[in-house]
Amino acid sequence: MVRTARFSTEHFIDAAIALVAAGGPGAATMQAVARHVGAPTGSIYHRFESRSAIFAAAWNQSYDTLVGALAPLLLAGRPREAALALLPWASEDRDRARFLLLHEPVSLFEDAPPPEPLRQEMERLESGMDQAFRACIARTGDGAIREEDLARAKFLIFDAPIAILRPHLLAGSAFPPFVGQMIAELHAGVPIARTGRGADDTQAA
Amino acid sequence: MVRTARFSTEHFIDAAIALVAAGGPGAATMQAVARHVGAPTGSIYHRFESRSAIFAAAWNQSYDTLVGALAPLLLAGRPREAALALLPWASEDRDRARFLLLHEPVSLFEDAPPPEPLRQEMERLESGMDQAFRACIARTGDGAIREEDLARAKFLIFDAPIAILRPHLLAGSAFPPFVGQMIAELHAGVPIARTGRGADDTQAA
DNA sequence: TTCATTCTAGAATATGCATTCTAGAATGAA
DNA sequence: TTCATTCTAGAATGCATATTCTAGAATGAA
Repeated sequence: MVRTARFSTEHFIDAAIALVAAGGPGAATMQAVARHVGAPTGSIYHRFESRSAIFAAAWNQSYDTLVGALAPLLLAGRPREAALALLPWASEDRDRARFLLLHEPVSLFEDAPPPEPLRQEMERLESGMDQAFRACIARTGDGAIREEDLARAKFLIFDAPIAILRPHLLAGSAFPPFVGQMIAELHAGVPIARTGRGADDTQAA
Repeated sequence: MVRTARFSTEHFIDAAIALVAAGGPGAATMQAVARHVGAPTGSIYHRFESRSAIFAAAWNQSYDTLVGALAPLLLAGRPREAALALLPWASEDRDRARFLLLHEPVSLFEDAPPPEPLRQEMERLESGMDQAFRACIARTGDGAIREEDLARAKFLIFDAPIAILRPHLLAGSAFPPFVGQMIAELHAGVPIARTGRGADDTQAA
């Protein structure tokens, strides 16, 4: 090759994740990212075509680890274990968890949309997670998938556990033992699929 | 008084809420707020000393309606009804719900902190909500309040129902009937207080 | 060696936007 | 009427920051 690079894409991505985790998307300016890495601002543009591109790459890398932690358990038909797997995943890298779970993607990309290949990768990852959820409830249910059942599963396995973790992510404090208990209790008390057990008690119209 | 004003604080607050609801905090620039109202940008500064001040005023106004909807039920020891009250509250004004529930306050105030009186009002409102939660679990429990019990209550009554509503707020679609059922089922399956009695919570007795 | 390539380094540019400023108009009180 | 006050109206200012540009250095191939 030619001249050896001092700053890699990984360096910039890690810096962006750390800065967003610490101070929100607005804190991750190009100058801040460069300063965090010790590089001149211009060097970032040898790796990423825009600020959106860094965020998209960071998001993809982070979300990919999340899919890696949850999807196998979902595909194996183990929703409770998938929900509980969020805990070690979030403990493993707090910056990554804060980056991914504490900010709506819209606030990362409101200036400009990410470049096309990265956007497609985002869609691919989200679609993969969606497929895993569908596979999971197809196992426990009767095969047909209603939107309601998918929404239930996503809530019980993903959104609710995250809501349990969020206060501690926001505070930057360690997860107390009861967060795992709450997730377990949630899954003990509320069935993933309404069909299959005698749990239908709530009715409106 | 003197010259009659054409543009009121309410106009600017409503515009800010609508713009944040539609495009996130970054979309609510001072020029955008002014344009939305039909006022010159300078006129905003006769009502608010800064952009943070508009956001803080909008947040306080919105959160106040939320406290008004939930606190009485919490103080009356009706956690399940409080959780269900989020549904009509969010349906009543979608922009307000999106403004308040879809964005971390940190992203509203990352440029500058809100002016002191507004910041104090924010604290007062949040503290009021906190007190209502404490009062609620003090009723159902044995009087002593552990942090764990408070976290459970906030999750079951507030964060979990919001997590159920969020996908539909994000999509801008109407709430399907099953969201209310999911909230009810959650409260039927998971008790607010681990100590105390069996699962039955509200004044059904 | 020479050269194209791919970097570092950091200055320069351009743009968007919060905030301030200037000018003048409406209003009620004295 | 005159005047202080509180607005409208919108231009001007200044700053932060994303992006581009200039200059030069390292590297491997020819």
